Amino acid sequence: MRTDIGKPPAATSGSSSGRMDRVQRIDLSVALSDDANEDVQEMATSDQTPSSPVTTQYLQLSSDSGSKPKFVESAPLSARLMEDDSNGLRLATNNCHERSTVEDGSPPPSPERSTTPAEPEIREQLRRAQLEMARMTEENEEIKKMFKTLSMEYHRLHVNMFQMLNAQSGPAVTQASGLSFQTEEEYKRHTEHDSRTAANLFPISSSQSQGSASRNAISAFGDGHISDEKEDSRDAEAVKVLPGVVGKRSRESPETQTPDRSEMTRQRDGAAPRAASSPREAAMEESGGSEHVTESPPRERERDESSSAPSTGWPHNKRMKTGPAVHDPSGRNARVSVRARSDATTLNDGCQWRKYGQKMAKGNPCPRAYYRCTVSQGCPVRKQVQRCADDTSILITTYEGTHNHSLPPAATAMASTTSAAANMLLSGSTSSSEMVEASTHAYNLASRTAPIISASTPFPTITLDLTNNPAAAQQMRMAGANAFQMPYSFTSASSGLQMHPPSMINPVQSGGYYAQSAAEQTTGAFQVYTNPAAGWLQHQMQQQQQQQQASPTRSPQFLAETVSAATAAITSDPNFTAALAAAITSIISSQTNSTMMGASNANITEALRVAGLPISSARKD
DNA sequence: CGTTTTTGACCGGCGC
DNA sequence: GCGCCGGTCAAAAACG
Ligand SMILES: [Zn+2]
Repeated sequence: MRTDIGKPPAATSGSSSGRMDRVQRIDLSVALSDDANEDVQEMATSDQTPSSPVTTQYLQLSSDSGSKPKFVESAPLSARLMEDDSNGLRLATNNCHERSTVEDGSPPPSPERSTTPAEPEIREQLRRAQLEMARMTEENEEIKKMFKTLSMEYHRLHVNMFQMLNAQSGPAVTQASGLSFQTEEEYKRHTEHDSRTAANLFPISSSQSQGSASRNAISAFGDGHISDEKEDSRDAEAVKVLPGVVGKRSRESPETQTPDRSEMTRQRDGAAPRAASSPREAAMEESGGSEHVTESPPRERERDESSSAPSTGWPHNKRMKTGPAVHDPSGRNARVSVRARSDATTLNDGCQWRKYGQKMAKGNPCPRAYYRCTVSQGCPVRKQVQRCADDTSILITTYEGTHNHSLPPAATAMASTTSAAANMLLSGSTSSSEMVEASTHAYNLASRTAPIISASTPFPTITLDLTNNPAAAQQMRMAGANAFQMPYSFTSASSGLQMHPPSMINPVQSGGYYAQSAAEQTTGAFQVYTNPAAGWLQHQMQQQQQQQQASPTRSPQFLAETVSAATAAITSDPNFTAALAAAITSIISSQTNSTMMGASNANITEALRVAGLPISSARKD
């Protein structure tokens, strides 16, 4: 049976066959609407919590400044600068040290009025030029300042982060080293990546497809997605109606069912709390693993021969589990799972996948499908897809590993998102024990209900929840849950959180993360509800949020969360530097070409971007 | 004809 | 050691 899974097996028609995934363009332009902008500001103000050691920074674009700041150092600005855009770049940092130094070296030349009344015209021009120049200079200074501030902040954040981590986990050694290591590698990789992304970004502008606004959002996901849905729709509908049941459609022999059934028959809770698996060590390789990946003989492996050591294709993918305590080079330790609503059999993340297995999961009527990335032959990345038992409309996709190749633009969003999440998790989780405890605690709060996958998760797992969905979310939900319709929240049990000033986070959050982290519990699993990739976000947001139209209040929180999330991500993201640079650059650029997106969007976008959440790259081939 | 999907068989870790 | 289990393989079928 093709997929009794909750979804429409849709038989092979259309969607099932592989390629649907193709690249889709992602559009970020959508991002947030204007209100968002407001929110941001609000948030910024409110957030400023001096008390927290952590500093958060927001990049903000405001229209007040009028001219665009150029990053030019001392270059003489040509007078021609027009104020193309109305966005100014403003940076708010809460609590940094007293100021970032401002040394700019060049004193802002105040606009001096020329005294030569000679030729009025010339004089006028001159005067104007001077004024502009002055202005520019000022701006430049400001920017410089800002930059500096940012840099400092960044530094500080890093430091803080480490401290915290250390404190948390006593022996920070590994971690530190690990991190730095990652940083470098990642840095390199990302640098390219980023630039690439940025490039894609700009061009996007709003144009893109002619689709309606809503469409744009969707595009993020990829048209494919849509199409998929459509295709599946027929089946999907049926399924929806009777999630559990599902007639066996399409081919497939009757017997098949039998075996499966037997397997699944008993779902036992599968709880199997493995108290302490603390595979944390492996942490570092996770991301690093990507590189190692190198790859070897991908395919040919006879299981016979290798028998004992299935090294083969992917470098020992075996699990690390408690046993060997080895970190396996494959980088299979961390997992990132994404929950999203989707009718499609699998969500379209822009990558190409080949299904290599399907199994009935224990506590779930829906089978779990295993996919492997086929973009590159040796790519170690795998993902497993399963529908949530409670709510069949939710698709849980778990990614594992890092791509060893460049990704199509459409896929970058997801990939980087997951990778960022993984990094975060790893870096944070290093201090296993405490984390575990915390999570455990939370667990109670969170309660469960969610059968979700793996009650027994041997690996550290991060869950990004893109559903605003109540049901599942509820379980993990956040205490205060003001019910803001945030489709996602990003909390990380790991490092990030702690850094947030309570005020900023507000009750909701704090409760939130605990709970969440708890949810997956078991070992070191964390749940993060979050928003990942922009494309994604948008897609989801729109899809879901749209209907619920926001309440006025949501914004602040919404943003706060977003930002905090971003912050968290940033903190833990080794590539932050690169990202930061990219972000700044992009901001500036965007201003230069006002073509980009609205300021409001930009903020968030950037924030996310910085955080390592790729916003999306749009583009098409 | 090359890919991808389907699926029962296998494997290795665990708990009992 | 046995059975349960999550994962994987790989032969065969289905697609395009
Ligand atoms: Zn790949």
